[in-house]
Amino acid sequence: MSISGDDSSVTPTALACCAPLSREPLGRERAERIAPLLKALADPVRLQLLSMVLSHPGGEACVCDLLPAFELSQPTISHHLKVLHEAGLLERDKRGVWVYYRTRPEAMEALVTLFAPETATA
Amino acid sequence: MSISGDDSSVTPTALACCAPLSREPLGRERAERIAPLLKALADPVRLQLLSMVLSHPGGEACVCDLLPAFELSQPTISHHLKVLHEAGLLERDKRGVWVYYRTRPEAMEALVTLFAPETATA
DNA sequence: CTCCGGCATCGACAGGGGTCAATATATATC
DNA sequence: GATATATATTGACCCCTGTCGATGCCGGAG
Repeated sequence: MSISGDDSSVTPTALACCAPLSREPLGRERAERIAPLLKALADPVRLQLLSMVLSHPGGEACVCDLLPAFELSQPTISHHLKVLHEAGLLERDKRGVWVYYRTRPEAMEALVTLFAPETATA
Repeated sequence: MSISGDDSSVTPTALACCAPLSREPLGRERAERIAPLLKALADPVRLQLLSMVLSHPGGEACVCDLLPAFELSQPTISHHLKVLHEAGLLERDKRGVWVYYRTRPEAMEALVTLFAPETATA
């Protein structure tokens, strides 16, 4: 809250965050493009999956790395990975028998900039 | 396996973003606490609503301000606002006949830090 | 007190989502 | 080819969600 401490001079947007959200009302089209990204992440298992892929050595992980961390069936994990993939958040890379997943920087950046304090260059 | 094949100096986590996600695998409990926040935002209408509240003068807006922007019924908008409210993203403030909504800084910060490059002050 | 207007709640409907067991596909090994 | 392993797909289940019309609640005006 007391980030810069200038409470007296009126915070214009009530928060120094989320420039794309607080600068001006989000348009319908843009909202409809971004919502699916959030929807894909709006599940505990998928949040963990993305985090596991991100934090895994090399920034990638195969399903066999991810499966043991959950008490869920293999098809269920496969389903969640598919959701993340179709949302554009994960890339698939089949190497031999294994399938490696890696985050897509563009999609991650879309999320980051959504909640970023400032667009910097703007 | 190209794990140790860091050809260049290289980003250790493949991205300089989302420290809470890329530093270490997200725990189940934490994932289950954050997912509802994302779930509340994972809808185009609610994304727009939050953005409209954030960008509205004074950082707050009453339902009467928000309604005309959508071609949805008043109960539907009321429902979406309730979802955002129950997720902890919006505060309600009834003044006279009107109800004003305002973002909850804590919840917004939770989202910002999720995708922030560094936890910094945490 | 009565009436009107802003907003919430209710009940119902159609569609979507998470999960599983069963099965399919593909790759490597023998 | 036959077999074993790693993922993906299918089909079914139940619960959750976005939407609406109808109604209820509450504060202000006459």
